[in-house]
Amino acid sequence: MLSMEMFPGLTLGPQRIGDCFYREREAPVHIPLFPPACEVAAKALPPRLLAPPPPAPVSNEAATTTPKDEVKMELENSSLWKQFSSVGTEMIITKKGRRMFPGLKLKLSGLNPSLRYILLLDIVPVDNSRYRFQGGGWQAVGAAEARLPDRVFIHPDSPATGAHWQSRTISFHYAKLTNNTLDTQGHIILHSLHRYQPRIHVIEARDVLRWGGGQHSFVFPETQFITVTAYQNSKITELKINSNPFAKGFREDGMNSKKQRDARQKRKIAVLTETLDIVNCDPCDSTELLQQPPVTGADLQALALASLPALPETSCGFRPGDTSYQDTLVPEQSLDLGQEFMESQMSDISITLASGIQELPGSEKANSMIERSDTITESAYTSSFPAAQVNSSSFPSAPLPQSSSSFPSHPASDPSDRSDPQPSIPPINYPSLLSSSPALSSTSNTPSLQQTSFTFPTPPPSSSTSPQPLLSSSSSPSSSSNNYHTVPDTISPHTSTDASFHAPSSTTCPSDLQEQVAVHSLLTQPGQPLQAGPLATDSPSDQSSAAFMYQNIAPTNPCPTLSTAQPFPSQNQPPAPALSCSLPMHASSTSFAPPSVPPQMQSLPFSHVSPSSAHPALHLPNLTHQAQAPSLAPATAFPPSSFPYPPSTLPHPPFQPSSCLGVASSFQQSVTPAATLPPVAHNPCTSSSTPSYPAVEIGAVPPFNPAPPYRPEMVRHHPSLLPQLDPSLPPSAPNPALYPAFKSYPLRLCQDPHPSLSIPFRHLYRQQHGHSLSQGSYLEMSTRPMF
DNA sequence: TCAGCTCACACTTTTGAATAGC
DNA sequence: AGCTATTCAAAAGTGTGAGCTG
Repeated sequence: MLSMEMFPGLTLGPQRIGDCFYREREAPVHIPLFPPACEVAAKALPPRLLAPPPPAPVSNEAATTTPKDEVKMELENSSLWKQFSSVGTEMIITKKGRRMFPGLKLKLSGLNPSLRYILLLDIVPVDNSRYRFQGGGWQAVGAAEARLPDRVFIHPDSPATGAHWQSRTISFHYAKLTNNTLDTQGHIILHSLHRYQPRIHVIEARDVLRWGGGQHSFVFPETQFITVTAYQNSKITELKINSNPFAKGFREDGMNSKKQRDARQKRKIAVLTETLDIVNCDPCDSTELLQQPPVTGADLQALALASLPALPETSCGFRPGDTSYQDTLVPEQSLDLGQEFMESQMSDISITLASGIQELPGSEKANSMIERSDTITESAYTSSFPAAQVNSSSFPSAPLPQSSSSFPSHPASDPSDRSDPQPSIPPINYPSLLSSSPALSSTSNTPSLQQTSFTFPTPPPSSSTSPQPLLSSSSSPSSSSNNYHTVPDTISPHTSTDASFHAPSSTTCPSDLQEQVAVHSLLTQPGQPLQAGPLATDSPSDQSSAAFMYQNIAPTNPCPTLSTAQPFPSQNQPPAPALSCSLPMHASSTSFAPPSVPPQMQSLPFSHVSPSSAHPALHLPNLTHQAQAPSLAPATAFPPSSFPYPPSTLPHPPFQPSSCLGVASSFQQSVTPAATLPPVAHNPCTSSSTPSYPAVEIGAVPPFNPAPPYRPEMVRHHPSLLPQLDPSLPPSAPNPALYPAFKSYPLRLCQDPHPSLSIPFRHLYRQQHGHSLSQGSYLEMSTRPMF
């Protein structure tokens, strides 16, 4: 896990402000969580300043290639996401940071159980537009604001073994979003009223310390959202309230519901009136009032309920047409009835909740809370948002292709998901990403696309099994367990064969710096706005919940300088669709013949991304694919989505092959024109988690337009660390002007989005102190491997 | 004037410490 | 003395709505 422990040196800095809280809890004995090299890496110069390491021999790596090639990711709460996306997902962002809801709950498979991996989350703009909620929908109203430094959220469990990641649901719910450009908490900084696409990156821990290590990146089109400071769409609000446990109070039966609030308001008014009366009354009367027994909450509630009918506010109606609301207005139903009353009034949600809880496996208790909410929403959605809304969803109604290849391991299908009639769901608004899905054949279909061999400058052949070159696609037959061989000798120091995590030797530091940067570069892609165009696909139906996986996305940033050198075309133009230098230039440019995005793609509406379609997660074997995406996937008709595609009046930036050393490698070979790509394979087993929307690896789909030099930051959660991580960075609050569009930014490590929680330390602390994990957000402490 | 943002508010959930019981 | 279960308080997460800002 990345944590303060990972960066011992940093912990000693006087600037550390926020870590005191954790330090107290830290285990007395230092438990190396990560190679000291990370610290160095964290302090590393901005990636753009680093020169790409010399390419390493690939031979050994190829031989040691593990099932990594077949890494698959599944969005467990896909149906929930799709419900939101069908309406047009909105995410609140605040200065202090706001969690995402729904959260990203993922299931990983295909990892080498003995190897350690780091999971990263970054959020990249989908396009270059700013949105406004008009006429019940989102409309692009102008150019996006200047890009902010991308930050990457590192899952608190990172690094953990493949067995660890595969044994539980992976949640990124601790990640927080903020619109504070000066944020020092390490939250992901986003612009309000912009559309974003979360991405998840799976990187071998050792890869972080290596240059050009392979990794897998996944994109779930249905997780696209528009950032807001206040909800614009009442449907979204309704969904959030019904789905998020923390908003339970705002439900009709909650104490913070409209009627309750109205009642409170009335009480306040009444109190004020009484006070005035008291003041005006004679002493005797006031005395009586003062002697009255204190009013209990129950009494107040009962009073409030009793008074509701008479309240004019009630008519204003939280939901005028809601019958349930009418029922609740019955004066006799005071809150004293509490449980009974609520049960009677409870919608399917409560029922679902109960059942969901029961169904929760003991091992899943850690995530019960979140999962529960998801479950609730999923099942409740139907009732709350019947066919009408569902139909309105942008999910394509076309039958979901089952990309079983991508997710063979999910036999059981979730009832809720099954209930989630993909077909019935209207085409979602997901723009380009989804649209591309058709082109994105399942890994099985387009193995080559899945993971084109990436001839990055690879690190010197390490003893460990090298992931590179990633030749195999997820569909590769090698996925058999047999492939998971634990070779202690070959495993890098960072990779533990067992759950225990051994601190890597500091000797790796020298190279680590660059390698750390490489990780950053991985994330660099994120910086680039996702453009629907490249991803456009023919059949939206195929895309919906599939994860688009692109491996080896950002192995390194070979040509940092170039990135900066490339001026952003124009403010109006989308962030450089061209492959940025930060991209694996190695693979790049030379192989990219068509610099420009196909016209049809450029015009691809955001809505085109159809979550409804069974759209496997986009699996991008590597960034190079993305670059090619434009040529690969013809932007075709996508079902209308709730996210209106921005009037792509913006000229599509011409594709700019990076001048950096591009190692086209096998990329071209692997890349198949979208037209020729086999249909996206859908996961036959619409498992409970991602049932209806089987994740599909989309090897060749380049959902994101490679923006130039823009690189994401990896930020550590501890604010105090940030300054140290990159002194070269402008104070935390870079003036927007300071961030020229798509300019490269220094690397930052973001560990815990929630400094106070200090997840990593919590684990240690609990382990040390024997505290039970009442509600492990992600994992069960009992089974969690120690690093 | 108004869209968008900030903040306080009330509620709920989560978390951790304290306490009681075995 | 050690462990487990329960209780309690504080912290944190939520949407709402008033007020502020440009």
